[in-house]
Amino acid sequence: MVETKAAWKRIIARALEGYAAEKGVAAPMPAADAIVLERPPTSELGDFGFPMFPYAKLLRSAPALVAQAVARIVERDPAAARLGGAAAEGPYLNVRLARPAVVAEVLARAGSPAWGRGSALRGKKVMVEFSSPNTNKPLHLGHLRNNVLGESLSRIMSAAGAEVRKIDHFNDRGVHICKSMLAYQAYGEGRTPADEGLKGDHFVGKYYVLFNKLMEEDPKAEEKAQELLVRWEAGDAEVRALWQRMKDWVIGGIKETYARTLVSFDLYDYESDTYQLGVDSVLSGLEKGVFYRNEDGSVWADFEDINLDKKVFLRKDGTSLYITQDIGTAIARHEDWPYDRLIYVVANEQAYHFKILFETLRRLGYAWAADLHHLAYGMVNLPSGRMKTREGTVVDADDLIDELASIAAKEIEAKGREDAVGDSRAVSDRIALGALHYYLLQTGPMKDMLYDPEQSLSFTGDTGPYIQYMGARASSIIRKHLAGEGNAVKGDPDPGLLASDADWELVKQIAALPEAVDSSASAMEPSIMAAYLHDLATAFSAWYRDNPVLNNPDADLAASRIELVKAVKASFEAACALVCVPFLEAM
RNA sequence: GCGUUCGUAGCUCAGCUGGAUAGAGCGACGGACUUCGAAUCCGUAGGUCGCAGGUUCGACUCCUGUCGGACGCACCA
Repeated sequence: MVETKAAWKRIIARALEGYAAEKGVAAPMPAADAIVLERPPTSELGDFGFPMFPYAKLLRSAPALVAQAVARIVERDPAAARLGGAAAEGPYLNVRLARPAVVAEVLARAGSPAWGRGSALRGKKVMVEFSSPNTNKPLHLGHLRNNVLGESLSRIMSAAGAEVRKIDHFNDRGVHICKSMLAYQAYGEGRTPADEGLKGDHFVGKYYVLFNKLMEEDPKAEEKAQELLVRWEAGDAEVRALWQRMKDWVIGGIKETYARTLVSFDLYDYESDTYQLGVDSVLSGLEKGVFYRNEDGSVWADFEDINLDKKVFLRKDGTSLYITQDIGTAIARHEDWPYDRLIYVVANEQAYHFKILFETLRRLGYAWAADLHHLAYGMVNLPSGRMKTREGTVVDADDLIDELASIAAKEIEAKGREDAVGDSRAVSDRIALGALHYYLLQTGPMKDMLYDPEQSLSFTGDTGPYIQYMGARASSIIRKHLAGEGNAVKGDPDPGLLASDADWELVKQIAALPEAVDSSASAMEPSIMAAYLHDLATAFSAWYRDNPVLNNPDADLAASRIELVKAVKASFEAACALVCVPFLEAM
């Protein structure tokens, strides 16, 4: 379809030049790739159209007249005749494609294993950092948005041809980590997650919350946490051992959640290993005049020229800060694996931090600073207000998925689908993930979003389960056909038979997949894939309502439609994978 | 004060590089299961796209201003 569109642009460009020659207009006509192509409001008008407004002035002629002239010239173009036909419609030139050829091509492509791949990022190396949790508590709803954005974006970019490396950066040091350690020392009595029957991350998270109790009982608790941090930094063996043990518990638990939610990484790194990186870069930047030293010894940079404030890069005692570490890791990562782009999936409240970070790297002379990108995403709000750990309104990731899965299980039971579904528990889990991920990716990342538990638990409407249901219906038809049911087994498929408007609409929707992948990857917007899936699902549901497949009296037509359903299924599978919505054969 | 960002139907959100009547879902109302699975489908009602200017043949889309909301501007991460 991409090639077809490009071919039509060339045809239109040629026709415009032809018309210019006829009229004796000397002004240069636009090049083929500058021709604007758009989709008509209704498909009756054509498969795509070209507005003639931009060329009217150049040609000193009314848009409608240009359209008529171009239509006349295109009619004599043999390349155009092969691809379909064009007609003037007011100021627009609308194209109708030659259907049989396109149908045959789309069905063939959708049948190949490479279906669903784009080309926008071919040859690019993209690094994506996401999730990056603290190692003192389990993941919450906000992480789920982060994770699905990062994972989905990685998959989409990979599908668009990029080589993608996914990185998780554990924030495993700092005073907040020491707080959970201190509370564990006070109340833990040496127990392990297994003793309490808890996942490791929930276990440690419990003690992090208990630190509040400790503060009430011990007014020096905050101070003690600081002292613990000092001992940690000094490498105190006892402190390090406890730290390592609790950290392993948390990371073990978090990795379970990753596995359950289809998230994976190519590389894990740890703040405890990297937090001193960047000090040397700052010191050498100091010599180059990128930074300056204050009287007290601290190192600063001034960003007033870009309307930002001054910023500290090294404390007066020479130790590093968050920003210092990020400078170091960005440089180290680029040395290790020279990327064309590094995307940080981090909440939008960090936007200021990343502006400073990128600007600093630019000033340090790294040309690749221009390839760094902060994919900011908004807050997940609850109807009752912003979620905060301290207020206890936080939605735990594991609990949420459990709850969704149990609703799905009840739904399966209520519909009497246990036998048809097979492993009811596994399917419930996959429906839960479909519901959650689709919900989170539907909205563009920048917006704060409202998470309405009731709505996300409802499986009707424009939801993940709706997408999964349509995929399951397509699967069901194919399954029955393979089992020997219906008229199609006796017929021979012929793409030429798929000539109705309904068939055509569905074929076009299938064909749009690679373009959706490319634009989703280029815009770094997984929501484009979610929208594609919704369009595919509604197109398919409208189609199969009116077009019997298995019990079609015409055997050849039935066989041809089976091919179309296969292409639909392949498109669902490919697109669902990109938005982390599990594809289901039955539900 | 400065910076980022959002403001589209009662609610939650789409709207691709500006282009032909602004779209979904939920909710409301009315229909469709002896028909390949009704977690579905069809129809009706509902919007001066926050407001005011500007650019353009054409603006929900770009620019300026303004109002309203969110977030940020630590020797915390």
